[in-house]
Amino acid sequence: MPSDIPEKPALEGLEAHWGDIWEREGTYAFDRARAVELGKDSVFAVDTPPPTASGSLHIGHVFSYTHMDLAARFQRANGKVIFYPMGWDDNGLPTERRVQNYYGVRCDPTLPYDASFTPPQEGGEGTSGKAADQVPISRRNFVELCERLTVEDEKKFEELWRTLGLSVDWAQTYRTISDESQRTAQRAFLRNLARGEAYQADAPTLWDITFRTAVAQAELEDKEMPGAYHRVSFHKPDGGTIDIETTRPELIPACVALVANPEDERYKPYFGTTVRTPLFGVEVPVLAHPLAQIDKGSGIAMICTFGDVTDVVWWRELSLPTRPMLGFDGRVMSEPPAGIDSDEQRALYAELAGKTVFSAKARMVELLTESGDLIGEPRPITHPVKFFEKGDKPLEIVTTRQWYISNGAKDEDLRSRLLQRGEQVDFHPDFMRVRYENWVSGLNGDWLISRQRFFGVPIPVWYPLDGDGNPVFDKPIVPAEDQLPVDPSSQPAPGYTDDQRGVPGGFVGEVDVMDTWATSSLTPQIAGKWGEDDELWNLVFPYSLRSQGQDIIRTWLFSTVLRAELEHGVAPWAHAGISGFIVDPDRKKMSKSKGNVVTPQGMLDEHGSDAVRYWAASSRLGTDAAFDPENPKQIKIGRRLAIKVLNAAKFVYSFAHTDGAPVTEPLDVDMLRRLAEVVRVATDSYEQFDHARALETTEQFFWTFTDDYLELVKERAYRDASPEQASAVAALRLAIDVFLRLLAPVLPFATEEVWRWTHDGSIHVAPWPTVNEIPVSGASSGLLDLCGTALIGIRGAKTEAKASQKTPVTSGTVTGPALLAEAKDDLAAVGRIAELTLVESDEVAVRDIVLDETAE
RNA sequence: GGGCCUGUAGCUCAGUUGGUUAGAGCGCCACGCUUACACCGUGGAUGUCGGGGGUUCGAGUCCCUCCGGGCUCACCA
Repeated sequence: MPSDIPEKPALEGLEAHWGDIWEREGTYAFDRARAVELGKDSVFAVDTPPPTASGSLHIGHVFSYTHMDLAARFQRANGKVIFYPMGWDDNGLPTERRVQNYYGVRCDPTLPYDASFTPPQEGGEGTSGKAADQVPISRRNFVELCERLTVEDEKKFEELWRTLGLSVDWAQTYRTISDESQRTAQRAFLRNLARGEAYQADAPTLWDITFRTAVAQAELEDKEMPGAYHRVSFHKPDGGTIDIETTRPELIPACVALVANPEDERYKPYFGTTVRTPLFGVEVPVLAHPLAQIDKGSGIAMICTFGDVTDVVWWRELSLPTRPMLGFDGRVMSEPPAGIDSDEQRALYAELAGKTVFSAKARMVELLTESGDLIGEPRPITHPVKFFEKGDKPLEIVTTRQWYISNGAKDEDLRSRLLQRGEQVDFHPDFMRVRYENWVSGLNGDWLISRQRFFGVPIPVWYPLDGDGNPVFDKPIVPAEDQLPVDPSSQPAPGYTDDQRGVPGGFVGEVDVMDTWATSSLTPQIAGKWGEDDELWNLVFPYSLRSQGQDIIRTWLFSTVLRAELEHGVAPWAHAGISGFIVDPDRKKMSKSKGNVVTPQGMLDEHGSDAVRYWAASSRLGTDAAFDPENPKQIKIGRRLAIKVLNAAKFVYSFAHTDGAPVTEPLDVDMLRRLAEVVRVATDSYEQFDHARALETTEQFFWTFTDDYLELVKERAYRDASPEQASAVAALRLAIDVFLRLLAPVLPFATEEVWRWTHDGSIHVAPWPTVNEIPVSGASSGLLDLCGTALIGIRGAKTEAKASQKTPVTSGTVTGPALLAEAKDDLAAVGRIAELTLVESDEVAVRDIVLDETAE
């Protein structure tokens, strides 16, 4: 039953009130039976980004999730069956780090499980984060804490999304660490493996020494770091020297060659000869390679294994040996690399062993200075250095065995297929496709998916051990798909028993887990229950819409396209809606490290969800939005609009109305014609994912409706029953009905509140308004606009006289086109003009206004 | 250095296929508690459309060039 119209409508409390009712009524539930009946074309499936559970949601999330919700709500109103799940990305490094800080613990996989373990602290966000202050615990204890904390975090996230009014079906929630997700991720991996798309390689790998894990190209970030050029002498056999410049003199023991440009006349004579490294006297060749830049440093560089990614290229293309000297912890290894053999050299190396890169460099500079091999003073510079985006120490490059998935970097056929899939996706805005294409075109290595971490989806393989107890990596043992998910570090390999673990002739389990993106790239498959529920899967895949921020095109968007191409050979969605990001008043991107992040809960509490949604909806896809938490202008405007909707509707519903009364008065007809045009534009805009234009058009006419039309006709609407009175009220009520539905995606709470005053069901399952339900046709006569202009004149005259707008007018004249006569009575009424004279003219003007001074 | 986006009123932004005097909201100034709304209403002022050049009868809109801002990739000896 429709509810009573409150005395004083307010926004406060609407979120909780209607949120509960929507949940109870299943307003947003995926109607599977209907989808089955109507077929896949009736389904609008949204592939939603799972936010990092252990991170915090910020205002930028609200921004892009609202954009996604607007599209879903529009499609729902248009009769689509909406599949709108929500997921949480809870596996991975961010969770581990948060658990470490929150509980003051650290995972040490060598420790046994302690069933009675209680963490030393809870909620200690302010701790040092230093390993020394953390209690080492077993992997199983650690994973338990991860589970515990993410469940808590996810509850808070869901609360926030519900408050914001996302029309998600909360029965479709998924977690990337759940058994189902693990099964999906492992199944997809095994199929990649079977097709040869997943493989292992023992190769130089970008390595984070803090987290002690490999990282992928997509996770790199450059940071400007101070450094210094050191000019160092290498010794020619004839006693002369060749001077190189390096920022990493500590890597001299790892030097395998010098390299200069083949065109460089200065070094041409030395190509093919050898020199000896300073201090250690290791003999290394002088080689030519086009990547060496003539004008950089001294034009000749030392190649170490490995100082940077260029070293890797040289090492590979020049077939050089490996002389590693840094361990997984970023410290100089105790055993010197090959070539450092004599006691003297080894003693020198021992001075560096165990030191961090920083300390080793300092000691090396002292040693080089003593030996006279350092020419002049080091010259300080700042230069970009590669970091793991979540790390705070520069990456090192170490050689390790890792798992990769081919991504087109080394396979032109795959690369062109991925580009083709990109063309098949409708990007909104369209230019965002270029970012995808740039990324695909610029890939220079396959996707490294193994991580030496603990809280993630295990890579589902084991390795047999040979007679000496060495793993046979190229003969991995894989589980059957119906055994998934598996944890090779705690379960025996198929065909083996637990006591064969680690013994010659037995097996070992892979200990690595997958990169988070290797799971979240499968969100369509996880939410659509690929391989588990064929009926559902066929209804939702490929999805209709992927909605996300522009910052994760290279990671999430790309990896999703890749997995869909490898497994299904299609683009995973028809549309990709890309939201811009939020910048602070100084136009700086909001990010945690800059400390300018705004948490959304306070904004929602203070201004109301509709207001915050209005702010998000008023920005087009792909454009960045400025946001000043101290003065959230757009939010305040949205709040004003929502309040206006409540009040205007309440006012309209206060007039006596006759059911089925026809709209006959020219002004009423003209308002409805204008409204029909608004419906046309708004619908067209939403269809093109241009919610901002739909909102702007609707909002603008809504204000004309309340400020001009409603003012013009309210006197008539108050009168006793008559065809003119009934016409006004019929037009008013019809307009409100249409406005509410046009605004419902943006203001789901205020519009629902009003809708239920006169309707039984939810506005959010009501059909989208069409021009067919507006009982007038033809283009606007312009009458409403003319009246609006005349109104401004009348009001201006009163303002000029410093009189109240209600001051009666004895007489006045309005000039304008003859059409104005059709609204003469309304004009006279709104201006309280006793004697109104109309004079025909091209220009609308108001003159000779005589105020009734006796009316005090 | 490459690619993409962007520069319109003090602020945030609209400006459709080039077409009269360039728009909105906020803010500002003035006025008004007008039988829905003071979480309000009414009126008003405000711009070399980043600079320069070109195409055109006509350019905020198209082309070239320069300058500024942002994102991104690359470079990293």
